[in-house]
Amino acid sequence: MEKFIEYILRFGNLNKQQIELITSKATETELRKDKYFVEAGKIFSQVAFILEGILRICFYNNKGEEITKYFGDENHLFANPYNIHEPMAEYIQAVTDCRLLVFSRKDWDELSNTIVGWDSIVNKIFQKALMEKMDRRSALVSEDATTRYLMFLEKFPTVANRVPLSYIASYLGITQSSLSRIRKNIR
Amino acid sequence: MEKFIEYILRFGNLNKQQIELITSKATETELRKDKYFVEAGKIFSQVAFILEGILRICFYNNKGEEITKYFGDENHLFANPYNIHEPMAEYIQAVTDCRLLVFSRKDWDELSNTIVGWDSIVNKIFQKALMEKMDRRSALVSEDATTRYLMFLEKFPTVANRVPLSYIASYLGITQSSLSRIRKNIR
DNA sequence: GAAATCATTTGCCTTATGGCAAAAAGTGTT
DNA sequence: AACACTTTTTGCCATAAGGCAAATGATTTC
Repeated sequence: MEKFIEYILRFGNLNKQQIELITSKATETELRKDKYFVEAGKIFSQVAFILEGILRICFYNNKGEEITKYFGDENHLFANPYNIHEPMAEYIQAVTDCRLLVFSRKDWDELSNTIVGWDSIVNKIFQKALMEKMDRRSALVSEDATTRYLMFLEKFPTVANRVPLSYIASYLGITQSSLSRIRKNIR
Repeated sequence: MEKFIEYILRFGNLNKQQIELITSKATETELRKDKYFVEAGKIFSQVAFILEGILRICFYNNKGEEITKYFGDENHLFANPYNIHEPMAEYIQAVTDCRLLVFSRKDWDELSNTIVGWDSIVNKIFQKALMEKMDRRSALVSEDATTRYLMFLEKFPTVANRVPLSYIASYLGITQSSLSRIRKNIR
């Protein structure tokens, strides 16, 4: 829990009272490996912070292939900041056992109405995360598969050995066997 | 200018007075083809709305190749919502002659302090744009070059015939000659 | 701890895309 | 219209990555 507060405070200041309010709204839950936190077609209105474990966002393309869009590991915030009322097009799945800090939409909105500056903090967090994801993705496009994998390793050092190959391969836009060969060549 | 107001109003309501205030802060400028709106290494603190023309965001990778990260055409808002004080890592360049509506950072912040709900509107706009870009990029990764080009055409129908081939190729992560061949095969 | 299940590696061959350079087409200038 | 200049197309060949299937290795289940 302190992890979460620490994270939040990197984006703005809060007093003790405010921190207590936030803490009181959070519920800690477990999510077992392979379980979905959110499923496509359903509404995703909660907000979750990963205390431990790895989540991924994935979807199916028109050939029915499962594509991993992004990984999130410890100390990352997952939410659907706008489009709250639209069903998700993607799945959010635990790729390892996870411990999550979850806020209901109602509580989250209450924080927004009670704590001055909360919205600004939250917006900064989401904006920053999105920018980063965007940058990663763009950088991947112009490189060959080996370089893409190396870049992935740099960005997600903790993820590489904890998730199935196929997830990483689809994230990088290569086949599982290609990735296996690339891994071998790297060492 | 009405274009801009119309665009803004899609994300929230504003009264006449507020609209007038916004309008009074905007400066219309021209940017000739190939000119940079922002250069890497400099601070980008303004906010620009494209009334006419096409901009692109591009950067150089470690091989010195120029990569187009994104295109923006008419009715799109360009800004650097956070990281206002950090120098840009990218260039923003006019790929056709452009007419832009520009706000200084000072005026933009003033709007934020004067108009209740302005921040919320602006955040929605940026968030939505970033999500969309992210989705495009992710979708591109798992497809072959031809499909990527077709997806590009769907997303940026107005861009395809107005910008150099090399820009599109680097956006798609393929070489110019490959793109040329792909185009031939499509018709 | 053997069987069953699932994930990864590997082999063989095909195919898409890249690299390089020349030709062709397009654009602007005088 | 002729020139220079830029952008796009094309040819030829090299190579990275894909497709498929079998083999190996790892994990779970009874």
